[in-house]
Formats: sequence, structure tokens, C-alpha cells
Amino acid sequence: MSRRTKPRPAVERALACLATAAALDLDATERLRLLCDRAETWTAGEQVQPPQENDRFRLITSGWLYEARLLPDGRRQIFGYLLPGDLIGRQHATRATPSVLLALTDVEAVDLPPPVATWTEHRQAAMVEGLTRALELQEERSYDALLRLGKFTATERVANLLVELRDRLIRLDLADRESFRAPLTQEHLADTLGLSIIHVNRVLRQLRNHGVLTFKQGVVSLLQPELLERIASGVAGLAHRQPAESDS
Amino acid sequence: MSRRTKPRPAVERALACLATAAALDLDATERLRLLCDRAETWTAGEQVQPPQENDRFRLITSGWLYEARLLPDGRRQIFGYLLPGDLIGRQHATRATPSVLLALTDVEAVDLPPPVATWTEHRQAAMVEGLTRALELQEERSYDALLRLGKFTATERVANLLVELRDRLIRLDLADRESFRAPLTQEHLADTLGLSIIHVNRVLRQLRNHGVLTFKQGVVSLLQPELLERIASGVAGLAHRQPAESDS
DNA sequence: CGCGATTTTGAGCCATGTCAATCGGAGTGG
DNA sequence: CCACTCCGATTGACATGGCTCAAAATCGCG
Repeated sequence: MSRRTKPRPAVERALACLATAAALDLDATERLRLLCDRAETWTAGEQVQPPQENDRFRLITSGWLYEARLLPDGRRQIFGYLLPGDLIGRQHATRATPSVLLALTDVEAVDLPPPVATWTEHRQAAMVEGLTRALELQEERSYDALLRLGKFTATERVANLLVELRDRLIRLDLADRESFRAPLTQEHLADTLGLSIIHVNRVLRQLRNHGVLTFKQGVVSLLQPELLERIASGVAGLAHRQPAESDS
Repeated sequence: MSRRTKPRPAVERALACLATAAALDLDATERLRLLCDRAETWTAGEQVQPPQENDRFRLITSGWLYEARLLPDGRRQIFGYLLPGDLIGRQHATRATPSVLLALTDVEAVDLPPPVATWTEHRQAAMVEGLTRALELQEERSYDALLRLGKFTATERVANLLVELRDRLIRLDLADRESFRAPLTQEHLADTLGLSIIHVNRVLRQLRNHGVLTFKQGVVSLLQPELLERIASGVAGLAHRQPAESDS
């Protein structure tokens, strides 16, 4: 997906994405365009590198990746997913036990020039503010994930993750309220949600049998978005098999 | 604890703590001292406020607090604990669903002056670097927490949290390898680790019966620190009741 | 058409949660 | 110094959500 046609479009998309996340005005966006380097690309399955130089940020312009820690025994914990408009900073490299970034699809990104210091001098306060805001959003998502793992049941976790992804994709114009594409397997969901693959499958079956959603080959369809959203925030459950014939 | 004797000592302690976390050199520490405002205090149980102005950081100089989100039904998820040397920034205030900071003991903090921009002009690169590093450490801890909740068993989670706290306290000279004080109840552990209070109690009993540690009225004693550390990283379990009489 | 990856199902078990008491220590008032 | 009270720690009995093991069934793809 998202074959680059020319170098330009990538930058345009990047800016649009970041502007969405960070609420940049047109002026700031224009200045940022001038600062953008060439785009880099990775193919699905590859490990995506953090920016070479300190103090640079890599802005994702297309594709999906996930951030995870790989355990010695082969298991992995997925911390979250990065979509267009998200930033990769040096924090992904300087940790004691660094996490790994893996491309789920082909991925394209551009490097933003050494930011805060330089930009401040240039009075580009709006951009600093915008970037900061985007990074804060990313940090907030890890708190959402902690709440999900700490307090939610399996069904709520699945619903919560799918709703989070849907909402982020909607902001990027890559989804509507009832459906979206996600290059994820049930194993990815399991490794994200602290569940076994098999149990993820059971949960999806239940949701399907209750007519709440379907998840087939990367296409998620929310048949009852309203109900799913309430499940996702922990205020509703699945009625005990009223609707359909049986759960099996 | 930690009654302030005069305003000065708080600042001195603050700097020592931050220097520990951020590896500041003496010169940077000296400059930072000049920038410090008066200390503020909160009493145990109070809610600690983020810094009033944007772009300021509040540096904790003594006491414990925790960061949590409170759910409408009265439950709470504790995201982590803040100790001397940790920073409270505006990210704690600007979130869509902000988390709450609650003092577990009396707490003292100082405000650092508007940082990055100002300091950069003043060529205080070391301090910017130090602060950035300290914030990265705090972010890394939330990834550790995600791994803990996503992949560890109840026993491993308890061990992991206690070892994390011990190691942080050691760096502050508030603990040694075998014991430390923590103003926590079993309910705090439960709300941090995504477990029920009752199960936390069971786990602590097991660890006690196996002679690994004791946890009484806020005093944690690690009787077998080496074993606990291995449990904490998920590479060892508790032998099935070899040592003592019984688990009950 | 066959192969590897993914999804699906079933059976059985164990970790962890819930409910319901009891117990213990610290502070408080008499 | 004792009776009360409250909060936290403990315990037991029991229910269940989620895991493991094992095996089909399906799907994408060469």
C-alpha cells in the first residue's frame, strides 16, 4: 500500500498529518515544508530506525508500525502502534532497554530538522508547540494502555483498542465510524492486550455473534459502534447471549 | 516526615536528587541553584498541583506521591510513583483525561524556571540535557509498567514493582539492597498492578513463607534479594513450597 | 494443488477474582 | 488504663475468566 509516486506527496501528507495532530496553522506548515529532508522508506517486516542524529524527529507519513519490547524467551509486548502523523524521537533509542520499532506495512517517513533550539531562535513557536502537543498525545496513549491492561476485562480491552485505532484513523481520514482497515493479526492484538491469541479469538467470536463487530483479514467493521464504544470505556458489557443463537 | 528546617535544605536536596537522575555536573548544579524559587509543600493525602505556568517544571525534593486516573465507579488505576528528583510537568495537566497526583506523605517541591528556551540561550546545554534525560527515565518507567501488566504473573508483578522502587530509592540513598520504607498499603499495590487486594495479600504471604521478603507497615525487607530480582524479571518462579511448612 | 500462516474449536485446569468474616494495631474518648 | 472504632491485613470457601494443549479448518500464495 501507499506506493510513493514522487518525493513531494510524502512531504505534503506528512505535513497534513502533523497539522492534524498538532493543530498547526498554515504559516507554520509552510515553514515546516521548507525544512523537510527527503523521505525514507522501509518495507513491511523491517525494523524502523530512530533518527540518526540526536534532537531530530522522524515524522511518519504513511504506513503502520508498532513499538514493542522483545523478551529473551521470544515473547513480545507491543506498547502501541504508530500511524502517519506520529513522531519517532531519540527517546526510542536512548533507553536502558530500548524498544523495537517494526513496520507492519511499507512505511515512509521524513526527518524534521534539529528542532526545538533552532526553531525557537527562528520564532517558530507554533511549531514547537505543535510538536510538543503531538508528543504529549503519544504519551497519553501509553497511559490509556496502562488503564486498559490494569482495569479492563478481555472484551473491554479488545473493544478499547479497536476504538482507539478507529478514532486515530478517522482523524487521518482513513476510516469512518463503522469500518477501517488495520494490518493486524489476532496475535498482534494478543501481544498488545496481554491476552493469549486463543482468548482474543474467543472474544472476537463473541463480539461477532452479538452483532457488535466483525474482524476479517484486516478489515474491522463496527456493526454497533455505539455499543462498542460503551464497552470500550468499561461502562457496558455483552448481554448474556440474548441476540443470536449461541456463542459457539 | 521531612519537616523543612529552613528553605535552603530543600533546594539542596532537590539539586542532589536531580543531579543523581540526570547526571548534572557541578557547574550546572550551581547555576540551577540560582534559578530555584521557594519550595512549596503539601500534606499527606492532598492533591499535588502541576506547575501553574506552562513550561515550568516542578521538582520533587522530598516525599512520595502517586499518579492515577480515578474511574467514575470509584476504582482507580495507579500509573506510577513519584519520588524526590522526579519532575512534574505540564503534561500532567494538559491531557484530555488528566491524571491526578496524590501525596502519599508530606511532599515538598521547588519550581524550576521556564526551562528549555531560556536555558538554551544561556548556553546551559548540560541542564537541558539533564532534564530531558530525567523525563525520559520517567517515560521509560511507564513502558516497564506496561510490560509488567501485559506479560507478568501476579507474583512477578509484585516482585517487579518492589525491586523498581528499591532501586530508585537506592539511587536516592534512601534504601539499601535488603530493605526500605514505602508508605504503601496493599491496596496501593493492587491498584498499581491490576490485581485484587486479596490476591496481593496472597502473593505477599507466599513470598513471606518462602522467606523471600516481608512487608509490614510500610517496611519492606528483602531476605533473598537475588531471588527476588530474578522473579522480578520473569526468569524465576517460586519453587512449589519446598522451603517452609505450608503456604497458609 | 500444496504449504505456511492464521483462525477456529474443544476440553480441562489454574490463576485470580468475589463474597463474607475475622483479626490486629493505632488512635480516641472516658 | 480500658472500651470503642476504624482501617488495613488476613483467611476461607467458592466462582470464573483466561490459559494451555491439541487438533482442525481456512486462507493467501507460489
